[in-house]
Amino acid sequence: MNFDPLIMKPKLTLKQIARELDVSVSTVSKALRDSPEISDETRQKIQAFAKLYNYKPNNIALSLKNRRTRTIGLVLPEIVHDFFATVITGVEEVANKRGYNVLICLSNNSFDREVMNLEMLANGSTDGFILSVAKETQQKGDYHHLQEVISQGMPVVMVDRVVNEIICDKVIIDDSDGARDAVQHLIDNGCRRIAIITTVDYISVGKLRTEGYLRALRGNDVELDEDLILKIEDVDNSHEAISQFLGAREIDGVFAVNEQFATSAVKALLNKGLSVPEDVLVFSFSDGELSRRFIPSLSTVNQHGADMGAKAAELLIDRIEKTVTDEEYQTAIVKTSLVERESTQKRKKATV
Amino acid sequence: MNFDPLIMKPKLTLKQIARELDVSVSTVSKALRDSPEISDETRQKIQAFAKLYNYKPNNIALSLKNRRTRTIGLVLPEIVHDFFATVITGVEEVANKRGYNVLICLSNNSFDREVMNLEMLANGSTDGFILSVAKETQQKGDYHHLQEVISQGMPVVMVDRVVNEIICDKVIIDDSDGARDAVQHLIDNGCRRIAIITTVDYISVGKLRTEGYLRALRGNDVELDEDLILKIEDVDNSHEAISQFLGAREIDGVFAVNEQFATSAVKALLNKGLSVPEDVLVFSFSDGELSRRFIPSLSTVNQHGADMGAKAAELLIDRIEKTVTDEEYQTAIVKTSLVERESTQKRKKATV
DNA sequence: TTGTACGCGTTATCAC
DNA sequence: GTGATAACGCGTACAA
Repeated sequence: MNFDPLIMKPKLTLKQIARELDVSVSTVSKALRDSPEISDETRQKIQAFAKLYNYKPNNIALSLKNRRTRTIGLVLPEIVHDFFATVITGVEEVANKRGYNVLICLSNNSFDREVMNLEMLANGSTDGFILSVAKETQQKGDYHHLQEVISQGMPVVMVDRVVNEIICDKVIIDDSDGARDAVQHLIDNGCRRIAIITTVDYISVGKLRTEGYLRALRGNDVELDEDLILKIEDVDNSHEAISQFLGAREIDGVFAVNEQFATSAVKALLNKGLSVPEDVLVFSFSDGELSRRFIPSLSTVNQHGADMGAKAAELLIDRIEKTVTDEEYQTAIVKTSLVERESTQKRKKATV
Repeated sequence: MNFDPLIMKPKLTLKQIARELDVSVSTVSKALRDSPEISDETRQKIQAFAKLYNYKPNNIALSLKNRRTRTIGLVLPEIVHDFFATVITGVEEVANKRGYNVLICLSNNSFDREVMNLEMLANGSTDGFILSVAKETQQKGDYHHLQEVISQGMPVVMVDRVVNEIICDKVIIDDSDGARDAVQHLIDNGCRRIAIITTVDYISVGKLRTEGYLRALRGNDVELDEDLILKIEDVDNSHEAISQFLGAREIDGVFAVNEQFATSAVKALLNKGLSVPEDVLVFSFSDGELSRRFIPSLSTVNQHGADMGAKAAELLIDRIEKTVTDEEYQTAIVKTSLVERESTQKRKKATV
């Protein structure tokens, strides 16, 4: 046992300070908040004591009293994708700037986990939350848990993987336009037989990116060959599927809807004896470390994840603090931008 | 305005249920907790009502009453590294399994942010936290904020980037051994002039990995050439430094302490006209998506981030729940393992 | 200038 | 079997 305050000083409460200095709790409270009601002498005595023992008000008590936690929730399907990691960064930055904590929950793309996450967050732990819907949830199409918390008056902002049926603030990117621009870029650089490696259609963003691909082909009178469309169901074992797919087809361009698919594609093309970008141009989606550092570095559609996260946090906190005068729900669209790198810059073939 | 409960049902409290059913608050509380004191009739009536309107107890009130939040904090220096992302996954999984939420704060490697984060987490929001120290904090060597919260009785577990001066539970990997094994592997495969690309020494893990490199050289009577050691200060602009360094030296092996350095090294070697692994073998540290998908895929020392996070969460929650009978603080060492990939598998040179 | 009383939502204890 | 009361820590309206 050691009572030396430098060694062991348990958390202080107002009550303890009051007892120690022989005043009432409310006097301490007022003194610490610089109330003019309290005499200079008392105030200074109390403040000095509080500082010495490093008094900090208890957040939980404040939350209960004020009926607000100054905490926002963030529910993500996964995190080992650079994209979601950057979303966290954006959310966290804005939240902290505006005095909020961020409570992160991972659904691991599981519907049940997502339901549990929402229940937790809605039980008073947070003032509202940001959600990117789990894959399984999009597949099931069951959104009652979302409807539930929203009907309880909890502000919700959906980001990236959104659900049209649910009415709330949303932050998305122009997936379709971004994809169209990328494919347009391939066409402009001479590609005519462009394969797309995408996800199954129930993933909202995969579907939209496929649409963009189709639009680009149509807009340039490039013939659509259904055989050049690969829709991946199982992302974890996608490499083999991509390898077979590309091995059996004559193409001069690839558009992949994420970095994983793009790198698999490059590898498959190399194995086939082709060069990127000399023989085949490759465009990726979702700008992360992988695209930047890959050899050849990958041209990508930048999703600006941090911007999306930041925007989502702004929308949410505005909603929480009711500074949104207009009651209408917003759908903010963050513009993508193309980042051109080596994988689409044709070098002179002869000199290689 | 719409009072249809299916459209809008604000959160219920015990008090509201009590008023609605004309009983007392304590009766409601007991009925919902299946207390035998309450008659079947009353109990069923109350439970039915609570279920219909989806009553859930308020977490904040429970936290205040029980003096425990069932929330743990996680303070990380950055997140766009696969390693820390996997740590989050591990922490989150264990925490959820044991009924805890995870509050994530990013220090962005800033000392000030870290201090703020700790203050927030220590003000009642969490029952304890896991911390990986910010770069700037290690540089300053100022740990009073950590000492502070620990002396308040808040359980703390440090992970990966730990501080020896602070006494608490820790989870680290055998950085030095992992590095030694990697370099040993290079030596076993014929390398004699092995460069190391590492961080400045105030980063604890960088220093340890450098030690492992030195031990491997000594253990094999490979001459140490100080000129083959590159210590990076500014990670963001490391590529240029690495390029110059490798460009000017004759080497047959590279050991890099992270994926970023390793990929920069490969690129620099290619630019120099060398092949990996034909001319130079490259071993990396920290097994992430980048290493797996890079071409050539990179041999790495796997840090098992998810395991480290899981272990840290176990230690922390044990400490919180006082199931640790032994009062001694533990330092758990998660073993690294070598993952051998293309970057160190010498193919027959002639056939290339 | 200081202290008392109340309420945030919950549960435990005790009285009826 | 049910209800009133106190307590968790805080802030504030109001009373002294």
